[in-house]
Amino acid sequence: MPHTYQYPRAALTVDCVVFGFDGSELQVLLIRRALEPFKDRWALPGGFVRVEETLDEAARRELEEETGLRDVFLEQLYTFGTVKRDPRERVVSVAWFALVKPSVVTADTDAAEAKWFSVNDVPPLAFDHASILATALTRLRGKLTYQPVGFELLPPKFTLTQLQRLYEAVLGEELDKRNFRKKALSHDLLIPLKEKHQEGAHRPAQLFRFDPVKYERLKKKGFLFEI
Amino acid sequence: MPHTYQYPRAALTVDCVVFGFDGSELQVLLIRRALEPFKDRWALPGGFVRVEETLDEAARRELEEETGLRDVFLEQLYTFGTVKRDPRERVVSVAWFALVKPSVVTADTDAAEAKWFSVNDVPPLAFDHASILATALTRLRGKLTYQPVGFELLPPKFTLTQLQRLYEAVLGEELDKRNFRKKALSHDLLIPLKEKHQEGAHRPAQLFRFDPVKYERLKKKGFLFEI
DNA sequence: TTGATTAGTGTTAAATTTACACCACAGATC
DNA sequence: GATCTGTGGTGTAAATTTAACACTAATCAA
Repeated sequence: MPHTYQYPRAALTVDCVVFGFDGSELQVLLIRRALEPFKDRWALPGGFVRVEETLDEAARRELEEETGLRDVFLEQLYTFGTVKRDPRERVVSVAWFALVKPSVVTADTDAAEAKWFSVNDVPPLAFDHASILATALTRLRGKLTYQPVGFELLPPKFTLTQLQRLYEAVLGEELDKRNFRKKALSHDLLIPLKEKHQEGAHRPAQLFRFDPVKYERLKKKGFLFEI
Repeated sequence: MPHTYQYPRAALTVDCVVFGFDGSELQVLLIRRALEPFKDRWALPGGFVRVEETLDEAARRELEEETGLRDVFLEQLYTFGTVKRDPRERVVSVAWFALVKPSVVTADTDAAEAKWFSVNDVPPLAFDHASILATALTRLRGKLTYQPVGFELLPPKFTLTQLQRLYEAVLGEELDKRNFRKKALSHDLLIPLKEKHQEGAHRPAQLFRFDPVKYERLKKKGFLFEI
């Protein structure tokens, strides 16, 4: 059923930059395009916005359709609107960035043509997706130092070393262990568990979870989580 | 000439939150709507994106058409896409925020139905523009503390007291004069002029301009300007 | 000359940040 | 069971940054 307007209209899409963390490197989830243009190239998951859904609904729907991921941390990134960014016609894309935990990382995604790449080693991307990814990386780095978004990338139970590795992977620099632990604990956001994490022939590590009440409160009212 | 598509498409608009500073209060530029919906209500300047122009071109064009302003500092803010935000049909709006200097503030704008309002005293706004304005204010406050965007709101020559008043107006809190001056000068971005600013029956104030070279360099590479 | 008003300036204490090295505990190996 | 290997876990001192605070200077008006 065709739809007619007085003036030409841009098509509206969403694209999602999905970050994950494998314990040592920051990763991004890409899908292989099945159709032209850029057939067989890797691209960010995304697609057209339907006229009866909001932008974040569109982002979540596309994410689930193309990667099986749902209930992820999602935040609007930037809207890309150069005229020729899609060779077919004028397409404006609202980009989002998502953070997912390892538990959900391994699920589902093998089925479709979706794959995790280290952000330090991404293949050539379709459209202007390299530029969207770069924007997302900058944003994530900025966010990390003043909001505790890092937890969105970790499993529910984690060690302080895992948390530090994550910060180091995102920021791209080494951090001092003692200072990091002092700061991480000073926010009164980490709850030590009774359990320990045993792995390898060495002292087991204390497991933590983050306090969901304080976490949500902070996430809302604009807070600081400086490392 | 009608345009036909296979699926319905949202209309795409831009809206601009234009901030100014009158020496004591932070102001926002609004226009009175001449047409339905929300006829005679105050609204953010903005309008439809043409299919052959980029988003920031659209924002600059609409800004000039509706307010006479050009060559302003403009930065993308957020894209608003709830389904019913426009009663007529689905409209997605890319919001921008602009900072303008006083020189340009008084020009032109009287002609159209455009008017400056203190951000502390805005009339009821059309559409979801109140929410867009709130988002812009939050962003401006955040930006101010780590980027020297304040200068975009000041005349080319300004006194340290004017700069401080601006920071106080935006942040909504009083700042210590000596500490403020120390920090402002420490960035090596302010150049003292030979001239002084004489106004009223008191000691004249040193005029400064900011160093455009350092300013541009900082503006690009993501810098800190903490107060 | 005095009063009113804004411009301009330094120091000290407190808080924060940075740099830095060793022992603890587990499994593996001999 | 002694020792080795590898990660977990801890405290202190110096340097830097931030915060608090009060008086003199210069101009015009009365």
